[in-house]
Amino acid sequence: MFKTTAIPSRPSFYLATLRLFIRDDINMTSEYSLKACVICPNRHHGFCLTLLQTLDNELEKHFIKKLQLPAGDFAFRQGDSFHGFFILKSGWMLLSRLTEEGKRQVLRPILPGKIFGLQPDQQTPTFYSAQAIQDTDVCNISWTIQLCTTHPDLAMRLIWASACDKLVTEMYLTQICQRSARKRIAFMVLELFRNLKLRGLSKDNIMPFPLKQEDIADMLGLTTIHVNRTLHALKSDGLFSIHQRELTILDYEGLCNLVGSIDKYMAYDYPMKS
Amino acid sequence: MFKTTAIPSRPSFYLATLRLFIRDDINMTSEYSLKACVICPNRHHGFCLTLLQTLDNELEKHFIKKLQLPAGDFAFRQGDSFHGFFILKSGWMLLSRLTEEGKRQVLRPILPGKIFGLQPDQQTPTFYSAQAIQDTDVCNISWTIQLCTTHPDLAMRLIWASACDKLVTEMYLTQICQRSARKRIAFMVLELFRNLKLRGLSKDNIMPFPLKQEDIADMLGLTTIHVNRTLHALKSDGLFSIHQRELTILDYEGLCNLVGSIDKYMAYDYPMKS
DNA sequence: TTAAAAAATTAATCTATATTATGTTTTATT
DNA sequence: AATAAAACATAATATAGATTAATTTTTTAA
Repeated sequence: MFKTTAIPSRPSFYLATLRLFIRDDINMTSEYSLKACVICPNRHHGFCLTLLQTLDNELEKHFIKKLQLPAGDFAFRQGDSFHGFFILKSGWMLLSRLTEEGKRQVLRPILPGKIFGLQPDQQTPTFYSAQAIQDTDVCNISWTIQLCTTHPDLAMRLIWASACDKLVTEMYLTQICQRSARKRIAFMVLELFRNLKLRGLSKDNIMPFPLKQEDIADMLGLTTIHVNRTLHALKSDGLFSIHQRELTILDYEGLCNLVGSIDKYMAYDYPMKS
Repeated sequence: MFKTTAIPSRPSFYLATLRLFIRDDINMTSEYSLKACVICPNRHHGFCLTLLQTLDNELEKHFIKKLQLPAGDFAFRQGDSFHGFFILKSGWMLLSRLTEEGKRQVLRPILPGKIFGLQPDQQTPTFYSAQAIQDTDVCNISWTIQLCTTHPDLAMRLIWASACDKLVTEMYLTQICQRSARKRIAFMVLELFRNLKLRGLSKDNIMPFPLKQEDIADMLGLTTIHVNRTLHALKSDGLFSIHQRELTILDYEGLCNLVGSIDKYMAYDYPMKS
């Protein structure tokens, strides 16, 4: 059975059921339904921005479902099949894949407002799992070919959102191939910080940081032990501190120097002008 | 100035001009124009398949341009701005990014039939360069939001193609984070072999292999020296041999054992059923 | 046809990170 | 409050792959 409160450090995959907690109340009337997007904190960015601009009752009523996932639960598991995609409304999720050797590769954390799990059809099994590492709210979009015709703006935005995600992966790939543990971690912290700031989810130099050391290790191609050592070193050097799942940046300059000039690519959600 | 025949091992980026060799003859009449796709060897796979199915004169006349790039030339360089995307018709290209430290990260090789360089607008600069490592034929597609409405199948296919590319990157990321040089190279060889076979570009166990050892190193996060050593070991173990830019697989079983079960994800162009 | 440049090869040494092992602290459960 | 389980921390040792430094072979240009 699933654990719903504790997050298992090594998610077991024997149970591939898709457990979605559907909040029926939100879909009761179309007035209220529309309101959900109109008051959503993610409405200013990325796909959600375009969604809000082109939103109509029909779309929200039939193609958008709201779900709640408690920490530790999976939106889907590696190998599951479904159609469409998800948008994270609030909380953090982790995309990861279990390898045959039983190791876990964390592909990336998902922050509020981001799309994940895009599947083209009902047959194709997913390559990775999506697990909530906090209590989360999730929107499920049933994307159909029909929507390309009726909402071309959304289609364009989806194409672009997918390209942006690829870009992040390519950035991390580059960091992992070419840089030391110290620089990889510094990059990750700055990259997350910038994207949280963009969404108003960090105050001053403090950001939520629910990642375990093991998550960081599995994400950056390091061992937990080396992450621990390196985090300790970075803290000793006064670059940042971590307390109770919150990270405080103490030396932003220093972090930037470690990472190198942070170009516009880092906030990978930059607007699409068409 | 560009070198047009030799491939510079460290591409210089001071010249960011987009030099495209437009073959005017192909676009002279719409009959001939249509024929280009109808007789293209890539028409059976991926985006090109859908393109052929939904092709009309208007589309091919105004939105598709054919280009030729000699070995060593760039389709575009890191930082260039343009709109739309490319499809490689024949030859090999390499997507790579120069880092601030002057190192090169090869993101992936592009095989015939694959999409690359998708850009959402005229303003966004590209994250990486695309360089021909053989003489190539390239198609340039001017993708517009209008095409989403008129050709929704193409839009869906574009969304899916983008997702497939992301998947490949994620697979390589996983390999790089978790496996030895030996296994990384074995994976790369099998992955390329499978995709070439899919397109009928390998005969029996022989495949074209224009990658330099330096390319492999920059792609898999290794040094040229270590790639050389590891290639030597793999050849000594009778797994494959390389002669004159051709790779012969001598022990397919052995290669698969190194890489582990090769699931369907490996041929990342799998059909989209909608 | 030769000179020059690029690519491939080999060897010796070094180091960042992995492994193995164990202990401590925090968080969750009863 | 007691117990169990995660998560975090520290130290000693081992190693895959990096670095440095040549040399040889192949390819390209003149």
